[in-house]
Amino acid sequence: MQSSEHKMEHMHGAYKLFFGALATDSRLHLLNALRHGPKNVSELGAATRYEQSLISHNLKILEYHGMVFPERRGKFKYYRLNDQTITPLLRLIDAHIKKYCCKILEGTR
Amino acid sequence: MQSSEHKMEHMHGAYKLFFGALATDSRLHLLNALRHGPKNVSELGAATRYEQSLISHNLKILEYHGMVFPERRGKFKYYRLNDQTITPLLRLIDAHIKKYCCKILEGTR
DNA sequence: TATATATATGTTCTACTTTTCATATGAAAA
DNA sequence: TTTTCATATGAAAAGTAGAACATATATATA
Repeated sequence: MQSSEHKMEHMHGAYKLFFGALATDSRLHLLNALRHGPKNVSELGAATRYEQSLISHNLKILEYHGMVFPERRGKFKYYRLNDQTITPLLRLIDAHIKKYCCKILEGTR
Repeated sequence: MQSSEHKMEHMHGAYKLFFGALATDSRLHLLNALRHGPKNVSELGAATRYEQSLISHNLKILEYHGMVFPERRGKFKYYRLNDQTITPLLRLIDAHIKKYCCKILEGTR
C-alpha cells in the first residue's frame, strides 16, 4: 500500500529517536528498575546507583518518548513504566534475541 | 520471578546493541528498502542513494543482529528482511508512536 | 590469466550523545 | 521565612558511533 510507505518514510525520524531512547545502558537500567512498580528519583538512584542528575536527564528522555509517566506526590516525583507498549515490546525483542542473537548473548554474559 | 530478572540483567547488553542497530537513519532506510523483497547491494544503493561502503558496513550490522539474511547469487549478494520479527516489531512501535509521540511526529514531518 | 564488476574491510575524521559538575527550582518542615 | 530535602537544568568534558575515503577481496567473463 502506498500510503503506508509514505507514512513509514516520514516516520523514520520518530523511529530513530524511539530506538535511540532505548540504546543506552542507563536508560535500559532505569526502565528495568521500574518493572515492578513506580519509583521516585531517589529510589531509582538507590536501585541503580546512578548519579541523581544523570537519572533526571535520562528520565526526561524516556518521558518525552512516552515510555514512562511522571506523577508528583508532595516533594517526590514518581515515574511509572508505560506497560501498554514497553512491556510487550521487550517481550518481542526477547524472543528475537534468543532466536537470532546467540553470539551477542554470549558476548554479554 | 527472580530468574527472569537475572536474565533481563545479563541481556541488557544485547538490548542495547539491538536498539542501537535500529537507531540510525541509514539502517532504517535500508530496512525499509527491503520491505518489498530481497535486494542486492547495488540495488540498495540505487534505492537509497547511499554510498556503497556505507551500505556494506550497515548491512553487516543488521546481519549481525539477525535483522536481515544474506544469500549469494553469483557475484551478487542479496539481503532479505527478517519478516518474523522486524515487521511485527515495527508495527508495535507504529502504534506506540501514534499514541504517545505526537510531538515527535510533528517535529519530523 | 587478465580485466571488470560487485561487495567487503580498515582507518581516519567528524558529529553526536552521554556523563559530570555546578547551580537552580520546587516543595515541605522547622 | 529560613532551612532542608528532592528534583531539574545548563554547560563543559569525555566517550562513542557513523560517514567517508582508500583499498582489498571475491566472482565472473573475456
